Amino acid sequence: MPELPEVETVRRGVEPAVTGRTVRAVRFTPQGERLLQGISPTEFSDYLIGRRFEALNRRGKYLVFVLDDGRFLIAHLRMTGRLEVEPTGTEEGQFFRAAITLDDGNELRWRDVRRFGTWEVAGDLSALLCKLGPEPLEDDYLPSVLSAALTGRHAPIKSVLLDQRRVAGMGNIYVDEALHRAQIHPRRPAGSLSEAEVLALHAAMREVLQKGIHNSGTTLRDYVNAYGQEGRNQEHLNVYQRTGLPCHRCGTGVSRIVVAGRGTHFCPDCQPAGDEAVSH
DNA sequence: CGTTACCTGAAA
DNA sequence: TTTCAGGTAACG
Repeated sequence: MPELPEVETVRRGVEPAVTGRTVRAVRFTPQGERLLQGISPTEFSDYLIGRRFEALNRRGKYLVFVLDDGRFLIAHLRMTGRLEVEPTGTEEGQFFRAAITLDDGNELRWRDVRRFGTWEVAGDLSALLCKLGPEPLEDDYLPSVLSAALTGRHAPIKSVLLDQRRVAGMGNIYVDEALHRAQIHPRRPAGSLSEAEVLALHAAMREVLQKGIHNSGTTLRDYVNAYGQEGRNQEHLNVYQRTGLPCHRCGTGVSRIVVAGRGTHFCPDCQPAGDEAVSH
């Protein structure tokens, strides 16, 4: 569900609610226990109670809570996770899995229909950092960084952009949107992009991500921000989940194919398949 | 590399 | 009933 813009929107909402707050209690529903990685619910609670949150950062699609002992709580929403700030004692609602009660009468509540989400405690971020590529919105993410990630690769450009080790934070929505904006067919071999196309793609990636954040994320079904509000970016999508509808650029019907095992939306006119892409 | 598994619910 | 879903790890 959440990609970089959604996770960043959640982070911005949750950060002021947790910074400086101390954990009073932790609880899991039976179904919620599976979100813990490598630690039992009891161990987790014993560890976290009494800890203070010092900051909330984001790396790729991960939320990184900085704790007052220098350790980190690393959370990932996967497909259907939600993280919301709500007053203790209010209705927990459907798909509630876990809560972290704070010392100000609020708690962090985790809801997750499909239960793919994860929580993990780490002493350092090395394991996380080594599986993630650069942040595409950082100032030092230059076109040359993208270019280096693409050169020599025969894999479809879409597969490379979805690979979190190449660039962190892009997912199915924003990859399709960026490729449409840059007018590049999703099956083009990554290494076949011209210098001009790499430049266009670099700009397009940053533009669609920034626009996503500006619109507080894309809500297709489950995603909401820290206070339960839906995003608005779904009103601004150009190809994603618009199969058969007219391309906002040229009016041609949007096509849907499968690339990297994911539903893929593109405009056959604006994003022509090169010879390489046609032949598998 | 692409495919499958992990889960559950909504929509076709 | 079948298909599809914003992600990622494990598999061949």
